[in-house]
Amino acid sequence: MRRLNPKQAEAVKNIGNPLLVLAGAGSGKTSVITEKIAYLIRDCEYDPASIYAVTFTNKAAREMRERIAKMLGEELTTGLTVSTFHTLGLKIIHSELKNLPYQRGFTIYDSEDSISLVKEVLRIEKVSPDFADQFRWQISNWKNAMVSHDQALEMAENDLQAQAARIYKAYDDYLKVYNAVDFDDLIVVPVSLFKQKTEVLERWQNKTRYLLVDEYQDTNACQYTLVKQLVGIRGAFTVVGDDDQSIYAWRGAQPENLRLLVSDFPSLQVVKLEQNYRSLGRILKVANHIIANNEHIFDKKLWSDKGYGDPLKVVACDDPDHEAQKVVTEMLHKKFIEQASYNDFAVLFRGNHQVRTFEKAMRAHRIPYKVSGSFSFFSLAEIKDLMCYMRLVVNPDDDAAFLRVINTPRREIGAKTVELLRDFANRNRSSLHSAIIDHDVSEALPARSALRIKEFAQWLKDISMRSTKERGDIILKDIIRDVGYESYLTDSCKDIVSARKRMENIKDLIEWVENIEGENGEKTLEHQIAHLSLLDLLEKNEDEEANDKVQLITLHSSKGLEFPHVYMVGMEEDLLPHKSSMDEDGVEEERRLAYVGITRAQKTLTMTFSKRRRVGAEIVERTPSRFLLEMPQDELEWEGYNENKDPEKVRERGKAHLANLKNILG
DNA sequence: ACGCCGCGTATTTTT
DNA sequence: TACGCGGCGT
Repeated sequence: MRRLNPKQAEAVKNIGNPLLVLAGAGSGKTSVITEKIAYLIRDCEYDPASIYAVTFTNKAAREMRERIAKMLGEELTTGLTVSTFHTLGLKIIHSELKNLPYQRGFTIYDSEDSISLVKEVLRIEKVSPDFADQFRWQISNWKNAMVSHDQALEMAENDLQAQAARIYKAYDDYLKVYNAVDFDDLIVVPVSLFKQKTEVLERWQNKTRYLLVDEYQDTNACQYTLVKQLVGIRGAFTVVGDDDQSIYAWRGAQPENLRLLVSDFPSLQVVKLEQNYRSLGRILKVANHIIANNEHIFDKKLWSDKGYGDPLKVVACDDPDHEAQKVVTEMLHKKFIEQASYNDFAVLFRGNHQVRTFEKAMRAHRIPYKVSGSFSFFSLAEIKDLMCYMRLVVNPDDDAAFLRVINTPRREIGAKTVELLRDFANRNRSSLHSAIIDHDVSEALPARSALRIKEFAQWLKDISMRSTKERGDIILKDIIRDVGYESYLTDSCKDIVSARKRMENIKDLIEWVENIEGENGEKTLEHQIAHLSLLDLLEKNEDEEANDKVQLITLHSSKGLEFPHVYMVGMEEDLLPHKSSMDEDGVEEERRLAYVGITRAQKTLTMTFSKRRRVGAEIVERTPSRFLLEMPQDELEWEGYNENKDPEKVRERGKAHLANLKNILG
């Protein structure tokens, strides 16, 4: 507690009111949350099991839990909940299963599964699958905004919207048939349960003596409702957030939840954390300056007692290759001068496609680099296959899983057979598996196919039965053996090396399954698979510390990170701010994105842009980002750009180019 | 069942 | 330029 500054200490000790902590970038918000939890348990003698701390990512939850465990020791933290919103939702659903229309072993559909389900609905409704992504997006929006099927239908203003509403309902009906929930449902289902059953809500309210929410500006309407429900009128909670770092409105986050807090809880107190422990003064000055162009609910100004630092560099380049070249040479120079290591550097960009150019340049100079966020363990084909097998064993009605594995490894069940089976199941309004088990499938299929299908269904039924008693990792090993997955790998992989690699991945998966434990130490597959679906097995060998690498990362995923030396690249109009977010609200979010980027830097910040860039097929002249021109020019050092930097002029030039382009294209 | 070709399209990402 | 997807041919 002694390490906290007065504001932080105030935020920790204030437990009598609903509390909003406005935590600027680098102001030590994680310390506040962890110290507060420790304070509640150690000094106020709260039962750890009555404290709930909610984050958005597994990583944040993990780090928080570790820090608290270090502070208090294992005994004092048993029962404490530090989890993501979704894991908390899952926990509620699990323990209230008897009040819900789901069976044990229900499946959690990830975004890919959701898309395929939407496609399936479209197929049945005879709508072109081209719009599956848009329908999926719309459904997700409706769920996050808590719009019911009926409301969606009522609100529809044209045929397309009405159609979307019907697909929304059909989609949810199918989820029920498959005994499955999607990611959004993990929040939606508890919220609607709490709405319907007051006694259940009260039970949870009594359990929840204190609630803490991290990254509050990223909550959507549904998540905020869950928060309100859990804290009830007692309002024993702390939310921590920063409206200036709200960069996820495009996926449903509602930064206005900050404002709503004031009206929903009149006794709300606000503590601002404005002292920044990360960056040198000049960087903060530029950051403050640029974000001041946005509308604000609460004013906030970061300050630091560290030194002032060098002017920020702005480098104009000819094209992206030149840009990458510039960054690389500048970086190597700096590394030498400052005796820095590679992991002191990060390159931040707006869109993933920008990364290629930089990868190329890094490789050419033999600079070790890491592209973060690009690798997902769950996207590996072999992991997906086995995940689907496990899902299917636990929940045979999971058609998405069924379809994935029915012919993997090959069982001579081809597309035609599957097609017939799907139609048959549709006619019976049942899942694929129950169509085979509960109905006479041989009337719809040729004898040979029917036999194959029945064999598979029978195997599935048997192993399903065993899975309720047996440990999950044993079931998984049995699956691998029964279906002959290993020989399938060695047969289907070109070389033995990649087959081995895949087997290694599978071993890792088995290990993960072994290590997941249910509430009472249960290790049934049913519990393990549910948690596994929400886990991020992103960084497989996290503590394998051969990690001196330059980070190449998007602005979005850089949030929460910090680096001594930061390069923000592609600082051009139409890229940052991105051209598809040019309506007024959109530009504000883009500005916050720039703000997030700037505030990642501890010591130096270099910003680059290309004067020319290929967009689609055409090579387009580019102008520097308006954000560069909004910055206090005294703090910047421009290189390679002598044109007029008056914002009006630059914007005009941009428009002229655009008009020119339109002329050329006719 | 599989592979090839041509077409259309092109932010950001977590659970 | 690149990738993903649907259609078509083997």
